[in-house]
Amino acid sequence: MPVQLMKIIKGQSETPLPSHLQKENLQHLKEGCDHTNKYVQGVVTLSYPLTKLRDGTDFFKIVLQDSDNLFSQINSINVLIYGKMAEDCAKIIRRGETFIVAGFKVIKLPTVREDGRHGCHLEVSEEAGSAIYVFLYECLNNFFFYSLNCIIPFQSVAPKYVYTPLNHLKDGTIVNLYGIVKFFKPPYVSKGTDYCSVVTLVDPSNVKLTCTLFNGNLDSLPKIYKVGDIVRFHRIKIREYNGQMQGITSAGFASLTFDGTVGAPVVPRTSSKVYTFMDEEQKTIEELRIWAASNISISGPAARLSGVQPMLFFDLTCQLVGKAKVDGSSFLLKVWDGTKCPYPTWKVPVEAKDLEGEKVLLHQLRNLAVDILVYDNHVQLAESLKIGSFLRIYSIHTKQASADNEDVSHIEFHLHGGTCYGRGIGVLPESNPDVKELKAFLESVDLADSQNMENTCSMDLDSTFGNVTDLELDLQRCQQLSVTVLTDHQDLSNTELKTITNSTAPQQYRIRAKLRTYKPQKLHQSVKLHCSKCNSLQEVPYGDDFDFILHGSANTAPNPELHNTSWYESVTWTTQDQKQREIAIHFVKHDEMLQHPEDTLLMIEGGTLKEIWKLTKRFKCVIPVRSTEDDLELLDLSAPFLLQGNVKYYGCKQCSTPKPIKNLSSIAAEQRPSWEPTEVAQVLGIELLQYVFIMKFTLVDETGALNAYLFDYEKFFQIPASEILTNSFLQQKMQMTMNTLCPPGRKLGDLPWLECFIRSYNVRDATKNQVYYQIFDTTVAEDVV
DNA sequence: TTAGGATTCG
Repeated sequence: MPVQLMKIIKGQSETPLPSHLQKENLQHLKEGCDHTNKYVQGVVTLSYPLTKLRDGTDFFKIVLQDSDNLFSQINSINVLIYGKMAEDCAKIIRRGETFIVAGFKVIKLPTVREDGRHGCHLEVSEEAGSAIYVFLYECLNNFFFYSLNCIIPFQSVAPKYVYTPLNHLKDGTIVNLYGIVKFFKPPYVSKGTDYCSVVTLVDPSNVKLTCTLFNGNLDSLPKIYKVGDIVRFHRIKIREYNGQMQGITSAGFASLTFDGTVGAPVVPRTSSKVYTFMDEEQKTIEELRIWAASNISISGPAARLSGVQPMLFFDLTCQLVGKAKVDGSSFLLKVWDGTKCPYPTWKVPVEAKDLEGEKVLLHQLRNLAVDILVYDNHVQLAESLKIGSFLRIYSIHTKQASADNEDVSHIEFHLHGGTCYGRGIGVLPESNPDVKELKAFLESVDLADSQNMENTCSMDLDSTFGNVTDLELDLQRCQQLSVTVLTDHQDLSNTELKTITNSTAPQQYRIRAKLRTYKPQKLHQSVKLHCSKCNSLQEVPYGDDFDFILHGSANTAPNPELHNTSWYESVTWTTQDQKQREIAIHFVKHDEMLQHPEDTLLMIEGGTLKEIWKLTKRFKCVIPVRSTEDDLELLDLSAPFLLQGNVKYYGCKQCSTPKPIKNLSSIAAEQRPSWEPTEVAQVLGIELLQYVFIMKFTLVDETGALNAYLFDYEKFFQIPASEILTNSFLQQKMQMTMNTLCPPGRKLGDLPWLECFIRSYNVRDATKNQVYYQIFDTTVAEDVV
């Protein structure tokens, strides 16, 4: 039977392939060579509908990807199937299935392909004596294919488009192109009849192109949300203007926009109902993302209201909760992002009847929402915005000002007229990842708590200790509630700071004080690695160090004798770039079976930082290793010995005594292997370094001041120190917590109280004895986090 | 046609 189905059990085919057949690598396929006893194996990444040729012969085309050489430049080939075989295959073949073909004819293509596909195609038919084997169950290679390419490309049969690199553009032509957004103005109302959007692109030729796009329909302009997004333009007209090439919309202009983040799903944003998008295009996007990652300067973390500073311009992602017409040339938008601006903010006076929005919500959010006044050309767009929609407002200006009846200055938010620097308003869809994150955050905000904050935040009274007015009583009552709570020893009574600094160490105290300042102000600098055995502290290594070690270890080729043991299954391949890097992945088994990727621990040899990062997204744990003569071993301990989720786990160089890798098999044999980092570290002889926050708090009360150290794994902030470096949500949470504990721009009297336990201890060196203080058994109050 | 990147009146 020419088309045969193969059943896979435990990664093995139930019926073996004919023994005379040998596997052929894609790169060895050449027209005119003898491939009689060879077979080609791959995963079907694309299949086209069954069609009939002019002579009535059935015709079926698929694209096969060589899953053993995923990282190579050429790793896929077209297979053209004719006659009865075409009909049979069309019935059973689905993308993702493993496909083997023997008895094929290799035909060289007339032109060189630039899309990563083989320069030849395979022709297959019953008449030619071909045989096809289709695997019914995902085998190991297939499993691996899914792991690295979980994005299924769109399927479509369409004419091929030719895309022009930006350094090959000619005046007066209409072209198709790809580019990475370097600058953009979100669509705005032009002085003519259309919306206008200006977009500057760059591509790997390093040439820039500024495009001016017009359309009467807002939806027909590219949906660009940030610098770094990738666009595909079809039918854009190229003209020379002021000595430079310029793009401008022509009839039939169409665009797709993609998130430019490496690893993000490749989903086009477009208003067109019909568009072409195939696996080559997906590959282009992925390649552009990788180029952009090292060639385009990415902006820092998105600004939040809690992080605004006076006198600057910033982009804000927020939700619209109210709007009002102010006068002919300005319009008010009330927005929030769940965080609190640390400065007093202005309120634009408008008549209640002019304010559109949910009254109850507006009242609840009165301390969190801010007023943004938009001017001139932005008014028309602002008027059309729907309450509740998610916006990104670009280049908002924060202006410091004070009114006659205020002692202290407040912050005003303006969106000035004009479109300089991309100033404008964009509406984000709910599917946008930033909106999803924002929504989740907004839902977590306790509105009752934010209302309690109003007295402490919107007033700025000159309250010195002991000088009490009615208003101040109010304020102090509000501040009686400490922003920290004690987790033990509640029976202890408070001690004044002066008493503590006048006493000998060691002792323990309960204190009530205010946080005047803290270090480091850049919170990410507070994260260190701590060894509980030798008590040493070290900086968290940069990714570059890891990359360097990986490069070094890639020089050691995987030792084939160490592959496929009783407790792991191995896959290897060689990259087809100049380096010919050999990569091996060892999937640790449980009960002689491969686990689901999300439960699987794997070891990798020869991988790059990017490949390892990609694997951690899909698999439970990744351990980078290298081969020795008789076992796998861990890399240098300057590199993480284990990667799990976003966290890199390191071992202490002084205290670790690495043990054989095969000790991992004892965990694999457990009933439900959990692969806890502590357990993995233990069997591998690694002394696990713990992520810890180290901060210096300057605490004051009516009697004096002292510096106390905070040494916290998780308890104080209720944020695991291990996760903060890779989680912007947690960074945000920590910044908000610190803004609550020590609100910027506030006088001492208006700072909140902190209740803490501190212990004093002596540190002696050759010349003197110094007393230090450390905070313990204290946590940030629940309503603060 | 409009805009053709390159911050701020309010």
